[in-house]
Amino acid sequence: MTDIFWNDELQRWAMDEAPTQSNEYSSSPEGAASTIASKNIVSERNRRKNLNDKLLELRGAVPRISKLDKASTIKDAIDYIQDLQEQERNLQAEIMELESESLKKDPGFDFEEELPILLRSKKSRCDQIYDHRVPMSHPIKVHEVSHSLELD
Amino acid sequence: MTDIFWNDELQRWAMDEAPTQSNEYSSSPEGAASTIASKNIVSERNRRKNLNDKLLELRGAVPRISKLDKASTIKDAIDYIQDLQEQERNLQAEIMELESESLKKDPGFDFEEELPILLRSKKSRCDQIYDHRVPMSHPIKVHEVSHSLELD
DNA sequence: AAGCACACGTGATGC
DNA sequence: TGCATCACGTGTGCT
Repeated sequence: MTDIFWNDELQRWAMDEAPTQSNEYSSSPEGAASTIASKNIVSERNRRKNLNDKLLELRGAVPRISKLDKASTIKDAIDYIQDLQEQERNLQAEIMELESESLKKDPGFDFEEELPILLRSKKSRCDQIYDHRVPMSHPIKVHEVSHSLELD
Repeated sequence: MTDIFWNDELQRWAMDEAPTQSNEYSSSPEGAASTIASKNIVSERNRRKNLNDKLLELRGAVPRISKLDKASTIKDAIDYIQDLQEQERNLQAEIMELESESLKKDPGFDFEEELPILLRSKKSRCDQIYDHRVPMSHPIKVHEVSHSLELD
């Protein structure tokens, strides 16, 4: 029962792995149809594989994982991003505070020359690439979006 | 041509929306089969919808978007997370620097009392929830993972 | 046993 | 035109 299925599957695998190249559009119209169908199948497989790998990568970038399914992976990533953004705001506020504090005690203090060049330049570079001082009220919860993108 | 397809689709919609409830397992075995099939279909739809919404939310949390397809969405999220992590490391290093600088000039300075309580406590809370001082060498590229999770 | 999460092939659509 | 992306229904496995 499952044998024919298995044979079919293995045949597809072999066909996919080795393009054989003998006869594209093997002279019969049905052959053409099945050929384009096969191409579609392979493309889809690659697309799915790529998506899965990306998701695994994303999971690798997020330290705290709740569950192992796709939805949770994305959810955890969202929460993590939000926490990182909040953390960054806090750290920046803290830096402002420290700088002003230091300035109060020692007016005319130049911070740009104080810190190691590497740190400063790196930070500046990031800020230029994109300015992620996120807007205070962050529109994370998107209830209705322009329905241009829908996912599988 | 597409008319029959549309009729079929609308029929399914109606069937899904209104369970009709008249006869579960409508006495015929084929009816039972089609019923469980329908349940499967609806579950799948909900699952897909949920996943798409999550992905849109993720896109909403990421400021810089390259393209509008699923793979790019995830990719952008990964890059963004890594940038945020690097940024956080830099900011923290900067704070350390500033604190030690301030300490040099004024030994016995208590930072815990200096900053507004709100900022300090918030930051501490985040650090408790999870300690994301990421390990210096970060294992983003996962080549071989326990193959328990694969995505659609 | 019943529900959930998944991978797959397929047809449609857009560039 | 072909190629890429998508949503869908279906079968399978795990719990």
